[in-house]
Amino acid sequence: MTISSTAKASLTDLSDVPLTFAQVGAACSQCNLRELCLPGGITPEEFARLDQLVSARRVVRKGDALFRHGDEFLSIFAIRSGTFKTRVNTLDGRDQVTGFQMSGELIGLDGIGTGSHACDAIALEDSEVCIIAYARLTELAAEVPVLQRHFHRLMSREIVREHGVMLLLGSMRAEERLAAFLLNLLQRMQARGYSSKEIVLRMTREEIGSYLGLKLETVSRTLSRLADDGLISVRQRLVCILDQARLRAMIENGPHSH
Amino acid sequence: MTISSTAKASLTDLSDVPLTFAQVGAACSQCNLRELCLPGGITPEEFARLDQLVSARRVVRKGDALFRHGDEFLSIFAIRSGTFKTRVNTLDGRDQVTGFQMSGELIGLDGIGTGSHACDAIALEDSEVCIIAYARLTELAAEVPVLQRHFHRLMSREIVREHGVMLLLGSMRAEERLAAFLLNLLQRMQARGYSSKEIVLRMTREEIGSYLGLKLETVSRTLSRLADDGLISVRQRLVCILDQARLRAMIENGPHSH
DNA sequence: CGACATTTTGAACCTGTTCAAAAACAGTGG
DNA sequence: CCACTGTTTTTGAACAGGTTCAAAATGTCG
Repeated sequence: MTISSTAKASLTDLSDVPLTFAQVGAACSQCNLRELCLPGGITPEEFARLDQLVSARRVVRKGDALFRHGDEFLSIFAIRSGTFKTRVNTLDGRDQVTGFQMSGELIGLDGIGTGSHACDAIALEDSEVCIIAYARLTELAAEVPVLQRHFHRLMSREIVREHGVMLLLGSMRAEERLAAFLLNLLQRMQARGYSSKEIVLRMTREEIGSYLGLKLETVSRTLSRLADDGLISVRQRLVCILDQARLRAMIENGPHSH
Repeated sequence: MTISSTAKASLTDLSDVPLTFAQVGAACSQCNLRELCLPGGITPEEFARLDQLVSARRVVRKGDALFRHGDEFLSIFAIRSGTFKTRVNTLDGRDQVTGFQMSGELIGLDGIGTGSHACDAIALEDSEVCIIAYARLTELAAEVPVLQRHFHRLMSREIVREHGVMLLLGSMRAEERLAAFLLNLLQRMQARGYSSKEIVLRMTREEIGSYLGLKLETVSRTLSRLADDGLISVRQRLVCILDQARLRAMIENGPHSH
């Protein structure tokens, strides 16, 4: 369904063949997502070098994997358009969504540790990513200190983000988890210029549930309850944040106050 | 109680005054934990430069903080002896233990992202850490590629470790969480040469519970049940792994099979 | 030894799960 | 454009695992 028009326009058929940098023609310095991917306050000279970071692009169709658990790690990916989920899965049927990533965010950092990816990255809608060869990244980082710092910061933030998820999974009740989830999505949408209070969920209730440590029925029921209480409105994948303050209070006032 | 004799011996009173490298006298190249902290397969020349990494050491007494949420980030710490917990906490009383760290492991990576620490690191017993100034680390990493790679690997592994915790918190039952927790501790003890099946828990039931997303009573009850079933024996903080295979099966055979 | 913290255990309770069925929706092909 | 099939979502009712509150037992440290 909802097809990212950028992705659709840039190529029609050859989903799996990465486009080279030359073919694509556009550089990071032109990208309107650059303040999300690249360090701030860099000189024009540094800018020119950083343009060499992205070697190619790749389109990933809805439902397809950008990479899978066990795949050799060669590159990190910056999302140009679309949405992904990452998930870990075990031999037995267990799996856990570890995050949802949107444009301007990086995927693939998990692979550095062992040289092969530790999770799956699946496109939730037709998407396009910039391919950043890790070998190239390390070369450039050694020469451009600001890039090195920036990359460290990104990894560190991912660690801190996961701390937040652990807090959520370890200490919040279903209502609070959903509130935190929705507020987080809203904040990230707003950081991308979508200032409205509307969120279009790109993932199913089951995927939300996996991420939040809840069953899909609980997600559905809890959303309904939040809607009954006038905090949000829900019509299928479209969620409106009606009372942001009260949603926030819900997670800031702690486990009490039901 | 149980005092790490190394820590006790190396100084007696000046807990908070870091010892400089010169005072300490011992370098990474002499440290028996080096294969845990440093990259493998490095040349003697590289070795010499990496010895400059640790600028000083510091003793942290049981219960004291190595750093706290909000503290300025300047250094990463390598644990030389002892055990720490890291925890995030919110304005309301919520807190969540995000990990337990033992000798040879790094703490403080969370601070790189924002320049100030995002969690507390508390010593669970008298401990000693090596102080690695981040500024120095970045300098050296830019010059010594193998160090840069190694550092990236460490951060990436931390991300992957947290994925595992998310899986645990999001999809496992109490018994499985405890089994996974104990097996993880055992494996890390064994990697440090403690080949016995005995584990001395350095943390309280409440801290275990916080880490595993359970109440302390549930931790206690679940340990008792595992003991009744003959999988482990529990005497206070001393846990013996009696049937490692069955413990492992418990988490590998998935949510079925109660 | 005595004060305090930690751990164990019990019983009632509650939140979220499970199983089940209906409703809403999306994509396909006539 | 509409009927048809399969997927996603909602809602209900019974159930279960973990929590809560409480008290006793065990350990720890000065």
